Amino acid sequence: PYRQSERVDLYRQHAAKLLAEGKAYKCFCTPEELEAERRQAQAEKRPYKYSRRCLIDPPKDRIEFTVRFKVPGGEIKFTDMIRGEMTFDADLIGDFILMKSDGFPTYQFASPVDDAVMKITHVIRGEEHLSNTPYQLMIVDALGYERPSAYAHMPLILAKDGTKLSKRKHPEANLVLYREQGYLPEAMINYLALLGWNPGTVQEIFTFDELVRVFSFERVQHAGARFDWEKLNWINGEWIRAMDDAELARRLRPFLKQLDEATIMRAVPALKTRMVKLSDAASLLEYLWTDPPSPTLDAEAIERVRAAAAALRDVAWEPPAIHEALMRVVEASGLGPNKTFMPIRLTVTGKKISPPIDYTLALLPKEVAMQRISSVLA
RNA sequence: GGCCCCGUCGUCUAGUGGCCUAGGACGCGGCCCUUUCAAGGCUGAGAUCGCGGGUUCGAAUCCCGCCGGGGCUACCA
Repeated sequence: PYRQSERVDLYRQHAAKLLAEGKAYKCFCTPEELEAERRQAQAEKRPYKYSRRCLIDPPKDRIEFTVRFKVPGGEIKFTDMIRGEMTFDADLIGDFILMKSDGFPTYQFASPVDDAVMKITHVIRGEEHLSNTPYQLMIVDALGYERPSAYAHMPLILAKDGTKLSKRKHPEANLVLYREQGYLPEAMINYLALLGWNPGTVQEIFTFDELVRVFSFERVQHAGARFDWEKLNWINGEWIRAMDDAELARRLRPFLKQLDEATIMRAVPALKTRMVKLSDAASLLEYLWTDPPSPTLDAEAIERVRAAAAALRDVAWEPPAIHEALMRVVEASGLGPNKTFMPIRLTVTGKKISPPIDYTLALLPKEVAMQRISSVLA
C-alpha cells in the first residue's frame, strides 16, 4: 500500500517499538498547554523546546496522548548531493511528535519509516526539507535502519512574489492547469528542468532522454528560482513548432471537439506558428463552427469583396488555388493585398486576426465561405 | 526570536583570481520579411556582479562583517 492512510499499522508498530525501547514516550499535554509553553519561551526570548514534562512527570489522569520522540541530541551530519556536508545541532531540536492523538503519524515520522521500509536509496526533494532531514535521520537511526545512501535538496520553485509556490496562493502550483491549457508534457519537463539547473551549454530545448543523459547534481543551483510563464510559453511554442503535423493534430483533438479529424489535420500547418499553447487553437478556428456577426464595411471594401467573390466562384477549394485567384484580384485592383484580404477576413471570421486568408477560406466548406461573403454584398 | 539555505540584467542563468569594457536565453524596443496575426532573420537597450571592509600586482570569483530574501521551527505535508 502506498497511501499513508492504508499503512497506519506500520507506523503504529514502529512507534510501539520506539516506545518499548524508551526512545519515545507518551505525551499527554493539551494543545493549550503547549501553546502556553511556547508563549512563555517567547516572552523570555529563549528558543522554544518542549519541556519534557510528560517524560519527567506524566499526569496519571489523562487518556488522550501523542507519541513524542526523545531527541538524543548531539550532532547530526549528512552529505547533500547539492550542498555538500551538512551539520545540524540536535541539542536545539525539541522532542517532536511522531504519532498524533488521532492515531495517525506526522509527516516527520511517516516519511523516514516509508523510506526505510521501501528501501529508498536516493531522497531527492525540495529545499524546504533540508532542515527536516536531521529529524528524519534521528528516527532512522533510532529504528536501527540503514540511512538512505544519498540526499539531494533541490532549490525551490518560487512564485512571482518570491515565496515558495503554494496551492492556495499560486495557481501555477496546480499541474492540472497546464494540461487543461495545452502545455505539452515535453515542454513542462523541459522548462522545469531548466529552473534551477543548466547544462553548461547554450542548449535550451531538451527531450526527456537528453535530460537523463546530461543532468547532473553538480550543476543544480543553490538558490530558488522564480517561475516564469513567459519562458514556459516560449518553450511550449518551440515544442509545438517542432512537432510533426499528424502528432500535433492528435494532441489538438481535445481542444477542438467541434471539428473532425480531417479538418484539424488541414488546419495544423496554419496553426503551428500561431499557438503558444494548444488551447489557443480554439479562438483561431472558432469561425469554423460559429457564424460571425456581419461586419460593417465601407463601399470600397465591399467592392473588393465583390471582386474576390467573382474570382473565387469557380476556383478549386485549396489554399494554392485560392491564393492564385485572390492575387489576380489584388493585382487588378492596383491596391495593396490587405485592402482585399482584410474585408474578406472580417466577413468570414469576424476577426481582424486569422491565419493567412487562403487557409482561412479553404478550411471552411466552400458553400459556407461563399455564403458568408455574399451576405455582405446584398 | 532560534537554526539552515541563498544573493550576477525584469526573469532563468554562464562565470570557480587575469580570456569580463560580465556571455547566453526569455521578455522588451527597432529594422527586415510580410496578407492580418504569428513564426523567422538582423539589431538595440538592459547587471557599477546586494552593501562595506579586507587579501592580492589583479576579485563577480578568496576571507570577514552587515543588509536583504527564502525555508524550517505545528498533534500540515
